Amino acid sequence: MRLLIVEDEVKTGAYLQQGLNEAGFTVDVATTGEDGLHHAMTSVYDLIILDIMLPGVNGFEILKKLRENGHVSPVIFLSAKDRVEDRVHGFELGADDYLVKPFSFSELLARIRALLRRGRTIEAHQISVADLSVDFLKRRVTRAGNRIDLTAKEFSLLELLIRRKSEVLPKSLIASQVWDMNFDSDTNVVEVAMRRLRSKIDDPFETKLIKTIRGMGYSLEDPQAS
Amino acid sequence: MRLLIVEDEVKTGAYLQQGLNEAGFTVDVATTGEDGLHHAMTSVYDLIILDIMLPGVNGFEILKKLRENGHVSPVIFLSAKDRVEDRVHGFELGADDYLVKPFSFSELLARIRALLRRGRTIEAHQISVADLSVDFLKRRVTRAGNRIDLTAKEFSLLELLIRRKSEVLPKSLIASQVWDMNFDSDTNVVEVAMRRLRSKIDDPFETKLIKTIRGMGYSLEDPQAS
DNA sequence: GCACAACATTACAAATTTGTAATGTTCAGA
DNA sequence: TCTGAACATTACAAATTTGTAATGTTGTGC
Repeated sequence: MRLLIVEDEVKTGAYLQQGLNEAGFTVDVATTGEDGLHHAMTSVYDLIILDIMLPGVNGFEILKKLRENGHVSPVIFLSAKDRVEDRVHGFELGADDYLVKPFSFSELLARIRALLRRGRTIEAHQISVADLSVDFLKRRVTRAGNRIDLTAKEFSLLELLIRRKSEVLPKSLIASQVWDMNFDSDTNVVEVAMRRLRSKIDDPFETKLIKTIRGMGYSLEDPQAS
Repeated sequence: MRLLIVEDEVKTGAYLQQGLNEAGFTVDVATTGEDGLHHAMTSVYDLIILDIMLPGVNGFEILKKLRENGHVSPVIFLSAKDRVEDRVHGFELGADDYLVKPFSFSELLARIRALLRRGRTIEAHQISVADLSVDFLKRRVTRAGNRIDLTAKEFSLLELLIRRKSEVLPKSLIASQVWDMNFDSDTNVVEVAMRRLRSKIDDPFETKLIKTIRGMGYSLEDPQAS
């Protein structure tokens, strides 16, 4: 689970990051509104924690921009502002929770878990690996924010890879799943299809997500992952 | 939207019921744990508000029983207990929010809306009309149990028709949605595409689902519908 | 460092999808 | 019932997708 924290007080940010890391989350921290917005727009997070008062773009504005651009990740506001109107305003913009500082870490954690738990019951029609994201409902693929058009075969190949991410998938399995044919080793459809997929989702980018495991198969994985 | 409130203080319950009614919700109120549990188990609510301290079965126990029986409606706890441990306990049982009394009605309303909003983003990934069924996740179409293969354009045309079933869609709208082009009346792509779609989903069957409304557009509808 | 297998890459051709255009049919109003 | 506009249908060709095959590259065991 990947979280983004946007918090200008470096100490608080580091404290939250450490605690959430220990709880098993992967956490990015941004210290300015601009930076936070940029992270949130270009990567995919399972949940975003926003301080409201920030230098530059404030938390409310970040959330507004995100929702306008179709980002649906749950958002928790953190704020010293404890007036009811502020909270209501936050919810109206599309927040999922609002915690008033000072708060207890265990309550934040409990609220994060509650939101992620509910998120998971929403059938996973969207799966992400690093900055690559596949939406099966819209049948849309993006990487680092860029929309990518895939053909039918390319899409089903990517679907197989991402639904079983970080597993090594033998070519015979890929052939049977994507082409439903009994793997007949004197064809190289799988290699060719892989090439075409790579040319779209990996070649134009710095980090490559599709790995070849010689003699074993292929695997889609986040090179960052622990 | 149907809500259930379980609250033993009659005054508080009535006050909440009235406010939520005015906000457009249908609200049932139960004043004991047993009664609340019974309601929650036998009816379907979009959201449940539980007081924790109740005569008989308390709020924690109600939630526990509900989740054990597979009920997934969002739950908000209301409580005078403001210790962090109580809140964390509530979330651990599967609550979605926890408000400490006294709270402001507008905040409760904002939190209710936040939870319901998220629930609604569970987009329907399967839509049916008569014996035709479209699964957007699997991208699979069946009619009368028979699987039907559609091309990309055919699928997006059908998607538009079925998502707006029983509406009459002008050709100009179809052109702009499926081809995103400004409708240029000296093309007949829409007619041709409609033909191709009909040849697959209507021609082989007795009842036709795609209607032509001369001069107006096309519409997908259940001929049985009231 | 050589040889061979495993994989990558490219080029090409078959198959499919998609749009255009020509022709046929139907329906509503004169 | 005649006529023209709206729609249906068919045929064709351009564009795209997909698989095959040939050639190039890389990595591992000897």
